[in-house]
Amino acid sequence: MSWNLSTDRPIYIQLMEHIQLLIISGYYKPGDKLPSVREFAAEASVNPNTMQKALSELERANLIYTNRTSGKFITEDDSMIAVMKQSLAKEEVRKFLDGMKKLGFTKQETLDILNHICDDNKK
Amino acid sequence: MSWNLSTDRPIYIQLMEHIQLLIISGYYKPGDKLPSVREFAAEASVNPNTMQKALSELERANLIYTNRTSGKFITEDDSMIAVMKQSLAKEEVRKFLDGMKKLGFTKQETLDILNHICDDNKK
Amino acid sequence: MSWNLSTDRPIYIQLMEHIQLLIISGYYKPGDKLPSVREFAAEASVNPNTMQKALSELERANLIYTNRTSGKFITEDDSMIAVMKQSLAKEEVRKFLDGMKKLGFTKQETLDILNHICDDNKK
Amino acid sequence: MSWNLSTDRPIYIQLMEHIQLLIISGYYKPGDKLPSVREFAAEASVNPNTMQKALSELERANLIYTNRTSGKFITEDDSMIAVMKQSLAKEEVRKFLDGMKKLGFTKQETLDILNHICDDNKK
DNA sequence: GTGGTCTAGACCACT
DNA sequence: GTGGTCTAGACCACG
Repeated sequence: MSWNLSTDRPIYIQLMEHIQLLIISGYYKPGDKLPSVREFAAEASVNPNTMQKALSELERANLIYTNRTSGKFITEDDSMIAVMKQSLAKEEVRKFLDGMKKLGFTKQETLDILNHICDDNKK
Repeated sequence: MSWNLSTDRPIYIQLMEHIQLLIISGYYKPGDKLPSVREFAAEASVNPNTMQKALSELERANLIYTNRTSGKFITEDDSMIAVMKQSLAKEEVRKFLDGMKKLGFTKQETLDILNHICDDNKK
Repeated sequence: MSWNLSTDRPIYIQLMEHIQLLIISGYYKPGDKLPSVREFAAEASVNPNTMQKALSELERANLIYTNRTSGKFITEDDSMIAVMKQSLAKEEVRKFLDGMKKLGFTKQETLDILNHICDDNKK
Repeated sequence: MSWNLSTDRPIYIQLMEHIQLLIISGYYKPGDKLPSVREFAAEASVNPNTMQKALSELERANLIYTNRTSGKFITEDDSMIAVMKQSLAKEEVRKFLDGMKKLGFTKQETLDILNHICDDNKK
């Protein structure tokens, strides 16, 4: 699990995004305990306060919850996770179609290209 | 036409990318004359030297050519442009599939989502 | 009957207030016998000495009296209790009006709001 | 303007509440510029980071907004402020009625007491 | 050991 | 000068 933090955007944002991915992709399952803030921070080579801020934001988004004395956990509400996953996927698609449009491809052409690629892989 | 230059990457790279888009998307057609370096630089609020560097790079890639007396022109070899377009599209697709994979979607699922969206739009 | 003691103020003060409430609200009636200090302390999960101090204070305020052989009793002078009740109510009102004033409400406006609420409840 | 911070609750929460009061009571009007974070922090004898956290929370609640280079301002949406004022007033009323109920007063009795007080003041 | 809060001091980008 | 972010290091409450 590499964190790949770049300096040109707030680190806590990048931490959030990275942990979101870990949750959404299923690396952490609903109800799982997260590493402690300090551990997590050490793992990402980041100050505990920064990690704390990232996790607070995720808590505000209801992706994780805190049991004050025993740690932080992934939400057990998997619909919450599904919603977030959909939302991120939508954003990914939007960016993609936008990029292709700038290149001069219509939605249909973009779709054809993608279908073509997948057909190739099947062979 | 907004240039939207950010400070966190070399300016001339961003200029290149932007002009590439203008060519590939058809804003500039094969054989079209480009604005003068000075003009172009002014338009992008950029030092002429920087613009010059960007255009030189594009020339090295055979996307534009210089006629010493009359200025710079888009290549007339549209296959050159098509190749570049394919290459950028491929990159765009790669990034997209990669992003979706990180979210936990298989290629097939990603394809289904995209097809679904396009079906929606047809309605 | 939960005691809800917090650690940030002297325990015996909190005990006093709580017992005052029990008396004033009529949970204990004039002349009622109180539980023994030991019992009372156990009930509140508190050191008997602390409870003893609380009860002594209440005795000084003439809310309870001690019959050396048979225990502690609520005062039979219900005017005493009424006075205390008035005094606490006054404090409650003062705090309320003060809070509303800080929010920018005049006394009249505060009164209107309260009347309005009670009218709602009657419906 | 005294800040009266106590140590038994998070300072940033108390700062929030205090500034809320300044806004709701009309000390700061919609559109007013707030002191800079550092100034405000000095005024409250608090670390700038702590003040920053308090102000961030108020921004999240849409009571203030930030103009990155020129400072922080009270929202111009006075309905936002009105909503907050109602909400705080409601809480104040709830606490008051609750306290009076614990003292053994019914809502009607509480109301009568309050009306009585105001009549006194009119004399 | 857990999370939460606070301070002190620094650096950055923007204008 | 503005706000925003980050680090280092500390203390607290809870169990």
